[in-house]
Amino acid sequence: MSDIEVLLRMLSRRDELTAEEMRLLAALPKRRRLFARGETIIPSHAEPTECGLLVEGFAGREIMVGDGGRQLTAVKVPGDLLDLCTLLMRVTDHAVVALTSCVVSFISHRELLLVIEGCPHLGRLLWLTTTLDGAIQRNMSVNVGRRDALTRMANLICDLYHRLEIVGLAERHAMRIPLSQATLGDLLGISAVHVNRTLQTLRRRKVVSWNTSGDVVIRDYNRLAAIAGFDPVYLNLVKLSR
Amino acid sequence: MSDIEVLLRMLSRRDELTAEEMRLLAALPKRRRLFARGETIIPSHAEPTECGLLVEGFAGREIMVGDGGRQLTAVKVPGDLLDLCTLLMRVTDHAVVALTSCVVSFISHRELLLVIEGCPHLGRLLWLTTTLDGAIQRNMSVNVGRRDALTRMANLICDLYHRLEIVGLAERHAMRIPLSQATLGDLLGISAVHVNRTLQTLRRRKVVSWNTSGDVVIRDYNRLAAIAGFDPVYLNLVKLSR
DNA sequence: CGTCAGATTGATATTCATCAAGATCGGTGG
DNA sequence: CCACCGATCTTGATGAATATCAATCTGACG
Repeated sequence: MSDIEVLLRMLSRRDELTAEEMRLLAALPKRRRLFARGETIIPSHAEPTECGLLVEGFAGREIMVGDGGRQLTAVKVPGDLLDLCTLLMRVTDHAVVALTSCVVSFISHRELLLVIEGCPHLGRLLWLTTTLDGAIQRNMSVNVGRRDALTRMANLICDLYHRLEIVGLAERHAMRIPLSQATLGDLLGISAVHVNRTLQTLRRRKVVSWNTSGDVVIRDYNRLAAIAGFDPVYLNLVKLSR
Repeated sequence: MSDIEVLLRMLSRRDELTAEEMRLLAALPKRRRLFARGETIIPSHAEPTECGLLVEGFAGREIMVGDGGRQLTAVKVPGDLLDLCTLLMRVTDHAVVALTSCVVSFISHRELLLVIEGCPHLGRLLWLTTTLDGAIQRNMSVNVGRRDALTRMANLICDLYHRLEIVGLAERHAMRIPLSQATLGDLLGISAVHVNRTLQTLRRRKVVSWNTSGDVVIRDYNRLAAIAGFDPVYLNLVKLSR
């Protein structure tokens, strides 16, 4: 898939894009780079001059907590802009790390701002992605807040399924999530051991199958969504009129 | 304090505002309304046509979780826009409720969009508030994710102190936070009983005093920030050049 | 075949929720 | 003025969810 293809899919699911707008986005100069799993894509407390579009792989927002542990506050999937916030906030408050090997396309802030100036509707669309990012983050907060491990896990699976489906990386309730159980623990705020036991429960109940190599199949979506208390409104899958 | 005064303070702490921009914001027609504690300011799954500016009081984003419990994913203080996200996302994914009695000024989306069209820099500034909101949300996620109750509480106190200070509602380490312990529990994802015990620990260690009527004094900021592992970068208190 | 990362399992420790019973306090009506 | 009331804060006791530690198992890969 081309660099821009995933972005266009992600955006056009939320709003109509004109041919001209697609052209403008496609014409943006991009610097493509590969990251190995574990590498830092964007460091914390930095002042980037470009923003990254995740093209392949999974990345995560990482904030270190006091005692050496880390908390991942978000998973990023292909089509997500990794640090659009730096376009407006000078200093990053978190790092973005590669959770699997990743392909990232960088677009300079300057170029991006020029395009927005020439096409305010694109600006609004990018603003919308910031809003969406906030909504996804909120869902994450709820998730780690007051729910038990099983609910958290179910919610994460629902969230990823819908987001991957948008960019064509999930279909018929199947997808690949090649994250280790330790990484899942960092995402859900639970220990790796408990992730393991939680997955076993989901398997035992025949709701989800998730093998060691990361192939995930949702065997009973309705039950999964019920366990998760999942409400997809936050994903804003209803198109906005212009 | 006038309706717009708190908003101007909040914004001008992050970027320069010209006299013209201030005039535009002040000239926006507003519909002022009072809410009693516990009332819903913006319902969930609604399609608002205006956005609320919190002028006085504390509000919270509320998402209900399965078993009747609620999770507050954010506290809003005077100067905060309560639901700017609805300007771009049609349907609200959460409710906003009054945690104390609140004064809210509503501004219609239409008027707001007109102003932005005429003054792109104001649009960027509002976009920045969306970004900022995301950063505050992220800090919240970290907070409820993997930290113990004491750390969560310390973090919330630091967060509120800085945000209240910006709008002139905190100074010399003193502020009023008239939230019940049950409400604090909903914010931190812990039970009300545990909130009580946590506050006692902070009092016993002479880090914070917090009496029943909501007067809070940070007696040892450095120790509090150390307990919290607090890093204020996310509040973006460094002004952006234009 | 050896190695290594990750998954799995069992045993124990900790944190926090829950339940239940006072204590405190501001307000309210007699 | 006083008795009462409801809401909130406080305290103690018990139990459940999850962390932590340690050991073993598995599969990929050189």
